[in-house]
Amino acid sequence: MAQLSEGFESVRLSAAHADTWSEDMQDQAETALVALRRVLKATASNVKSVATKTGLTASQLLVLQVLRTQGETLTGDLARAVDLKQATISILIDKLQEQQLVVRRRGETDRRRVWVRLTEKGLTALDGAPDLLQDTFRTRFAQLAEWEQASITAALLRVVSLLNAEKIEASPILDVAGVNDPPLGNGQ
Amino acid sequence: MAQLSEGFESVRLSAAHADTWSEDMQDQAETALVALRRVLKATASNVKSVATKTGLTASQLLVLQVLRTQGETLTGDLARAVDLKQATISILIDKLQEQQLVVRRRGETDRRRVWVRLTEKGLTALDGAPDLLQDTFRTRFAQLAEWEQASITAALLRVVSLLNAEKIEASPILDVAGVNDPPLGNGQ
DNA sequence: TAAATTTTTTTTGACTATCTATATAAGTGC
DNA sequence: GCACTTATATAGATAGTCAAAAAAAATTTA
Repeated sequence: MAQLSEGFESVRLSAAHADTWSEDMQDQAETALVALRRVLKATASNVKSVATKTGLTASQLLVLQVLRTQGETLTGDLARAVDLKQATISILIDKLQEQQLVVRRRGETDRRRVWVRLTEKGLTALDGAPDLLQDTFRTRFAQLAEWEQASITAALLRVVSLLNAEKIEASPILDVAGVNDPPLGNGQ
Repeated sequence: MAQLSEGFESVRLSAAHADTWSEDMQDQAETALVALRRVLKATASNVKSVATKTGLTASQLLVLQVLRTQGETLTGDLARAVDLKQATISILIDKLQEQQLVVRRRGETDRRRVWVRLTEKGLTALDGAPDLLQDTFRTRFAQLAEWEQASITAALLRVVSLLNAEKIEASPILDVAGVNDPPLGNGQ
């Protein structure tokens, strides 16, 4: 999939202009955008490398990660969580099921619904796919002075608020849990 | 494509845990990762919306943006810049050329090489694809106090250095220009 | 209860992006 | 000229995605 996830290509090469622009008010914004751009690049290439390393595609990996975080999940909620259509998820789950990384289970009270959950094999596959980027980030972040951690966190949150404007506010991955039926356990 | 370009899915829902974890050293890192995650989500969905808005795919848009930034570029350098194989770029350029958004031109001293550049139509297509995310970012960033701009920029640069570790350091988009032949003008 | 409607998932068919491997063409060194 | 390398293009295969339709079950309405 690999959708590329770039969004800041049109940033001017502020580094090249730095000497002439140094005092320009806009310079700061451009520098920030270039930095953002690099963050994006780093994460995108990280996703790619983890994906090829595990033999999974990025979407598949994404779905597995959501399942690990949320436990058993409805296919529809999965689709929302990773921003794909249900048709796509359905096929994607087929593939994952063929590899026995997940299992489907029909809902009992409502037999239209289909719950998906990780298998042991799926869990180990995920463990075998350490997210290097995330790990290095955590490791290095932990080594910073506390005030710097705080300042970076604050800045990132600020950036989120700058970006979010009208858009987004969906961010379903972080708040899908507990939508309808008991998501964990064997209930419903 | 959709390649989704996420990289931080496995982040725990630190918001949900915040009350119990508040003093935990790791909490800060998790919060930072969640924030990063949201930045990624925002930019990814932005790319998608801009792409569908213009009828171009994300990769195509990306290539056009690189061309706008760098001027005439070799197909191989394009491939490196957007992290696709040459074969893929070749086909991608075919499509863009069909729509008359770019033109190919054979190198004159080295006739193996193929230069690609934006047409007028390509340029207007790009102008018609305003990057809302980037614009809102710039606008809102500009409204911040100067000290805050500085602190955000510094934090972002710090994040880049945290992420970059061994990896990356390629970041070709920002330094491909002027590799071999005169990239601009009609030289060689 | 029967019929119509809605919800949830799957299937189907088409299209596109991407990759690997191979081919073509042009340059370089001997 | 010959082997080798470099730059791009083509071919074939795989996979991801979507829209539309089908299927199955629940809900509403009459």
